[in-house]
Amino acid sequence: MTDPCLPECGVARFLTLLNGPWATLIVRELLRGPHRFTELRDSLPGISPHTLTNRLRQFERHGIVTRTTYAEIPPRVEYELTPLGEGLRDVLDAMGDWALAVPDPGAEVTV
Amino acid sequence: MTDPCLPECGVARFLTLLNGPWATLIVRELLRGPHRFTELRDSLPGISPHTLTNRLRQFERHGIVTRTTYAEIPPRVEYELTPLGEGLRDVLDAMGDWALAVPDPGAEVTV
DNA sequence: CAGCATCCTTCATGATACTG
DNA sequence: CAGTATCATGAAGGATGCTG
Repeated sequence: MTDPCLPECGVARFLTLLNGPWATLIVRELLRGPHRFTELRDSLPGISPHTLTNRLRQFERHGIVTRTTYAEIPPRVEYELTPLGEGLRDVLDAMGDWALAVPDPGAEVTV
Repeated sequence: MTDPCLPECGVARFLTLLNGPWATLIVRELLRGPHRFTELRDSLPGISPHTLTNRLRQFERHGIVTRTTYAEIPPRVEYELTPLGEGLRDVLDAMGDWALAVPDPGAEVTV
């Protein structure tokens, strides 16, 4: 894709920052509060540390998430949404509301 | 990704149905009204007919879009959102609202 | 605990050419 | 006009193993 971002299209910007299947799910988990790396990994069944790291780094770069390191033994790192990241709650809520109207994938209508 | 869909997670369902960079942008265009194939292609700079076809077919299968063929010469086909697809307007609006708060990617804060 | 390094797979997409 | 067919690419993701 060369440049799908039509000038006045905020949707495209959202898609650029929350790309990939996991991005939005990570944000969803962080909306419940700050998480340590392992907590996030355990809350997202199937995600690999590789992917989790990549997504979190991208979120940091985009100012959606803050990363706080505590110099302890064992080391502790906490990820937390910035105010900007918190603003995603409305979007995620809208997704959830919409999904309620979606018929179950396997459900067939009895004609 | 094996199964990112946590049981009560409508967000995951949304992501499954609107996957890929183009999906949401196509819906965004259809929210403006019914479109012919060529109209959609021209409204989405950079999209290939291959991709456009694939996305539209998937939307059809998921009940988000209807495809209507008119037996004319030259042939005419119109794509239109179903009520379910129309329901995505709220989600897209939320994305757009959020994006307004995102600092411009290249913009540096003058300290 | 919180990652990083490396290699490999999958999938949406792109490019190009062709048809009813 | 509205696609389909074929081949190729690139980025997200997965698997495994290792480190400060």
